[in-house]
Amino acid sequence: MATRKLTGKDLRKLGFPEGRAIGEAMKVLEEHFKGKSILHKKAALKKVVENPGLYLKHEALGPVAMALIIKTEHNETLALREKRIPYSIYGAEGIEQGAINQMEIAMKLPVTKHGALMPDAHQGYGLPIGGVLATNNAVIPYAVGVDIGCRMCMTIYDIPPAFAHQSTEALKNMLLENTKFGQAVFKRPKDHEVLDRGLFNEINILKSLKDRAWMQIGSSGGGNHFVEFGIAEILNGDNEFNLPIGKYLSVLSHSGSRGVGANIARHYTKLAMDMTKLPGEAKHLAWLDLDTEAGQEYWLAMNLAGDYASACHHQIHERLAAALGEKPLALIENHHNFAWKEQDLDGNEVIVHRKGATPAGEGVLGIIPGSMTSPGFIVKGKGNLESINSASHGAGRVLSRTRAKQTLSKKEVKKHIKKAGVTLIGSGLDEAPQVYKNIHEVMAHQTELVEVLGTFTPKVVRMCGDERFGEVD
DNA sequence: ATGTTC
Repeated sequence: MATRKLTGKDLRKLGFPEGRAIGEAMKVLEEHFKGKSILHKKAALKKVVENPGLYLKHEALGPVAMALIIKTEHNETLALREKRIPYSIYGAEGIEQGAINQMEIAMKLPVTKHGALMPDAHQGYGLPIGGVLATNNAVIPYAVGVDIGCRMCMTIYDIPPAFAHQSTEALKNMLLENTKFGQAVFKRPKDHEVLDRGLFNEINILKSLKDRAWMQIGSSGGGNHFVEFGIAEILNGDNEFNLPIGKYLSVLSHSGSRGVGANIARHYTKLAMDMTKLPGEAKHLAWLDLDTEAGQEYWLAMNLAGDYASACHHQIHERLAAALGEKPLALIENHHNFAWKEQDLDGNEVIVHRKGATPAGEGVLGIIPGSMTSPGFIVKGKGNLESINSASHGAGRVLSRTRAKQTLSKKEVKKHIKKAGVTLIGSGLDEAPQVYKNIHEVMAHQTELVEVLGTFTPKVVRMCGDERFGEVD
């Protein structure tokens, strides 16, 4: 008997519209139609999609019928503002037109109050990466980003920089033994308080993600995620950690909320696009009103994903600190894909979305990475409201992943990395240092936004390699 | 970003 799973594509063929009904149908198939033939499943779903009204009270298919009906009643398209609200751009000459176009659309949303574009900005989905958007009582899942709570974390150790040069092999092994990328996960994941949160049992989408959260905790993802040893140089002795000016062996990590955040983002983006119909060019900027149940749920789930991302970083650093046999002198951490409740110039509460942007409120510490062959920066925010208390989250891409694979040569990239004195595990051409803007130029565009307290120079870097194809150990 | 199409 054919028992293959029905796909979203199959459901669309049956006449399912884009949106929540497809997800509901998938759930119902899992729960009530297990083992039934594909023909049987299709026939049942076809009847519902043709006449949802008859199935509203149906024990199994009721939720599907409900989603189909809500869908057809919420089709009113909201208009954008005629004129966009003005916003600030930092380093406009280095920002691609596509990112500026996206920001201009975001500034026309009826819920938008303020915006700013950071110097590392480039085109994304909905809001550009490097876009900051303050709204009135509305949260936009795609202005938070797919990797909710993605962040940087650095720990600084009382170990002289010479150790990195003398013990490169040892550091490489520490990364191999204590970090997991892509599909790979730890055999025995470490427990963490965040896994015990009641919320995992209170929101449907989170119930289905609890096992994944447990399995993936302490791991890093793919793409631009990394864990690296390097040298932090503290340039200012007047710092929060009482660290004397000097150089220290340090660990820097970049990663997010893994499958948990990705699935939360996907679920609520769809819900938002269902509930808030916007003209085509703005459709990905659909928001959830914070006074609705869906908005409240997303807010809670987003915060949980943020805490989960933080927990992953902390475990990464705990493992490496143990491998080094040291306790960190300092830990610096900041999100760059998230939304916060903050106050604007007029003292009103706004929802500030930072999609690939570093919080830079007055005195707020953060890390802005460069590339694996150029320094990152430890920064302190200046609280500039023109930028909505934000700064760039890195150098930003100049080459798309596709362009990078087309134009760069493996040999050339390897040579460049070797010449910089960097040891690399994993990575691909799409993450070569050459795909990033010059970080020094990017920093020069944001001197009004952040003060530089120190630098970080990568020495031994690990990124996702072949693990994305399924190696698990 | 992502068991990269629910």
